[in-house]
Amino acid sequence: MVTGFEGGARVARAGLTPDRLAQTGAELADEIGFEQVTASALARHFGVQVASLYSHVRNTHDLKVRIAALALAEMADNAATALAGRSGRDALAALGNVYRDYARAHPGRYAAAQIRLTPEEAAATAGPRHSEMMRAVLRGYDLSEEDQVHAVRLLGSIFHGFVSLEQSGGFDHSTPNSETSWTRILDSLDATLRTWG
Amino acid sequence: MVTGFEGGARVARAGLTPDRLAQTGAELADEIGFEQVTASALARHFGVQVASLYSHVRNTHDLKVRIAALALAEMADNAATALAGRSGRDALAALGNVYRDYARAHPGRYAAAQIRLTPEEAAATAGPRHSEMMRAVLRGYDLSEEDQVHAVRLLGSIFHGFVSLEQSGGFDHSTPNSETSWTRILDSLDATLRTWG
DNA sequence: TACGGTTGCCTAAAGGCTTTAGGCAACGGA
DNA sequence: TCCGTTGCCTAAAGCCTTTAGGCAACCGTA
Repeated sequence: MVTGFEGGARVARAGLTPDRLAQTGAELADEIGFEQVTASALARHFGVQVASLYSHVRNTHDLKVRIAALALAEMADNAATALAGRSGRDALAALGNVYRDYARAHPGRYAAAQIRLTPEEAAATAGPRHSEMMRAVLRGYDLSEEDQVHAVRLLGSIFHGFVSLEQSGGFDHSTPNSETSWTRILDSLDATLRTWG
Repeated sequence: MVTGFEGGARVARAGLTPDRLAQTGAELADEIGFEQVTASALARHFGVQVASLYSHVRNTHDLKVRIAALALAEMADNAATALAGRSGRDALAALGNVYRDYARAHPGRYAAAQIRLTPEEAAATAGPRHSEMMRAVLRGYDLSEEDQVHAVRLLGSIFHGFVSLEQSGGFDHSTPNSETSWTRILDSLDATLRTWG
């Protein structure tokens, strides 16, 4: 829950910083949807004038990029924790579940993580850590250097594709439930990677 | 290319209809990006006042849904053509290529097709045709009724996931190129489906 | 403790987008 | 030719973004 006037009396300084804007923006995104996170909405929640935000972020795109970076970093942290001590199918499922669980717990942040970043912006985020994590999972399978690239792309496609289709309600009105499909898909992905050569 | 003043002299009626708005909106989306397709931009291209559009669409969301429906219908038509006379891996690749090619030729329309629709909106579009097409592809493989559901979800996830990651530039700065991965992924998907049981 | 520079949030203002209400004129059928 | 309908218009209100400039709170220093 995002509470307004976090700093106390409204005459005192609100204590805005780029990071606090991103953090509160992320919470707001989960509550009202990433699209609805505007400078106006954010200022309202801090109890400050809209123009004040522009001392801390360049513009609304800058704000959105910061929220995306925050989400990517959180997911990477979760992934690092989840992968510790796991390998093979176990690691595969753990990594996939990180994205899937994060999207369900933080739909607004997950949506933020999908915005298109420039190569420079992307390099400054946790994006590279995600690639490393996928490669770490693939170490449990016997793949050539080139096959690892293809496999990283396959993993990325399936994880991102499944989560975003599930998120958009595409799997809702049919049986069996998406949980079953998810397990089934992880199984077949594991089998594919074991016999990739 | 979207040309303004399509109806001739500006005093004459522009001949707006919901369909023409969606069509021109789709072209505009490919040129300037789906996010930038606003009632204002559209009115500018028709050489009419913004308020005039509201006689034909309820609001901007309605406009966007119509553009999405147009894109989904075009993709479904392309898929129907591409699948004619094909089966097995051939049909699988043909269907995947429909989405991939469409996203490259019409990035704005493809983005439009990703917006979240309510179940009623979705049912009124070509969405169901896409499911049918995937099931048609799967007829070339020996799957139980339930496995077909999982397989449709796997296909959807991979196609949508790969295309949208490729679209967002995620595969750019690494070798080998994404084309190679695409072929490789279609191969492994084909193998997975053949031995699904 | 008093001072002065820096920083943070303010007011003001311009410009763009969305949506509603009401009006006039062009169009098409009788 | 006339008249009802339809289509695009003007007007207006409300919200959002962004820039410019100002005052006061804050912090380090003397």
